[in-house]
Amino acid sequence: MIVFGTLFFNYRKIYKVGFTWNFLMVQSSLNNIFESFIERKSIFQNKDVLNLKFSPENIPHREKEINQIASILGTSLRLEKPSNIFIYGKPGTGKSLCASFVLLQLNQIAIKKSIPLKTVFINCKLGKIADTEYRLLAQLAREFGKNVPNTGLPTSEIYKAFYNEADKEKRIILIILDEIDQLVKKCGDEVLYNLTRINQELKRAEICLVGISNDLNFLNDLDPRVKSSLSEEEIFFSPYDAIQLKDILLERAKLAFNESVIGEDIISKCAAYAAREHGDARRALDLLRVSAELADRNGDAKINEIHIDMAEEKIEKDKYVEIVKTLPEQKKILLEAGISILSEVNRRINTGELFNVYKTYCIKYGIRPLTQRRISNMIAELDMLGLLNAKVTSFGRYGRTKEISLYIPRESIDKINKILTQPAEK
DNA sequence: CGAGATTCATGTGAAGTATACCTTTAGGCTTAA
DNA sequence: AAGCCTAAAGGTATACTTCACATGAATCTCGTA
Repeated sequence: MIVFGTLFFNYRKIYKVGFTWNFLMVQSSLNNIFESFIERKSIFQNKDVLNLKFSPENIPHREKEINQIASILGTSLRLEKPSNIFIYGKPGTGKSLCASFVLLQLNQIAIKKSIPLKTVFINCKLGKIADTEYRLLAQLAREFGKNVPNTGLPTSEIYKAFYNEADKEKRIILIILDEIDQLVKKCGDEVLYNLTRINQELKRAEICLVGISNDLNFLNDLDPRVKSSLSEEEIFFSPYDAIQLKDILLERAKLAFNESVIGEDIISKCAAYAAREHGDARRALDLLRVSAELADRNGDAKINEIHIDMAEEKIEKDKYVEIVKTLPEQKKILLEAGISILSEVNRRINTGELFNVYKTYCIKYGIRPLTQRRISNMIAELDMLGLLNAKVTSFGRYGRTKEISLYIPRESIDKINKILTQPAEK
């Protein structure tokens, strides 16, 4: 208790000093910047519309899919358990958006007519709250208002907690598991098996599962029992083409910008850029948002082609920066080591080399290095994140190793290095 | 010359360990009768 | 004596380590033509 108190006191002192210093330094120049912002009319009407989290009222070119989902889940309004659904398709094809859209509508009707319906949307993405069996169940239990600890309890206990909360009253429960493939890749399909089976044990409530996956082959690796029960219905989302993307962007642009800020030709170009890859609407929206931000910051009244080109470049650079920022410390050091030798020697390196360099970096920062075994796994994880490219290759007589090369483009390296060295020095 | 054995350097799975955190429980302290 | 607080005990998940065996093609070995 006493130790904690003093620590806290010190922290406050440091914080206070730092704050006043910064404030004095920055104050005068800030005033000018702020004033220019007030004078100039913003090109945005409602910037949130371009945010990925925003859910529009209109979802163009997905009417068919939405109707499909809705007609399957609709039975829940008659208190009949809907079929489980498995939704799959490439990233940025609107899977999550459509699912949560239908969920929202269902919820509204359910509330209006006081139908006992509970909906839960959980993202199982790695590094998020629900990427293990325990964490998924804990999150579910929390959704039902039961406060459970992050660790310490047996998984069966959490399972029971969720089960009890869910079964409290007669109702239909819709659980949407986004990026379900990542969860299964990390800890197997046992969770899903349990969840699909839980219905037989529930007395009052009934659970319906909706799995969303980016991985098209995900179902094949599943336990056949889970596979058949999870995919009672399957819905495939095909990528958008350039024309569809344009419609989506037009829809959003109408809401996001003030009038005559952006021309239709510019939007077409945005759509064309994004369609070039694989019809990723997320990317198209990002492109539009970033170019608008650039234009706004530049003081330009209109968005033009140059902004889009700049945005394209910036996104390409920042894509990696964002990922790197959220990396745990050990992985940052590993990545820093990787970047340093890979930019020094112009060839692919192997696990042993990288591990040695990594160790020297650990010593430099005074951090205990992890074992090679763990590093091997981490390299694979960085590969999954698209930061490194690690391919297992055999050199016959000369052993077998991962051939590692950098996935990050040269231009982003500087930016990433800044992030990498910063926290490690503390 | 070619089939099969060998080899290397690491991949990979499983079991074990350390850490952080949770609940339960027992003992001590406080409070009120 | 009842109620509350605290610390220890007993238990778990997670991240990591240790151990042991698996991999896979270049190279070596040796029998055969």
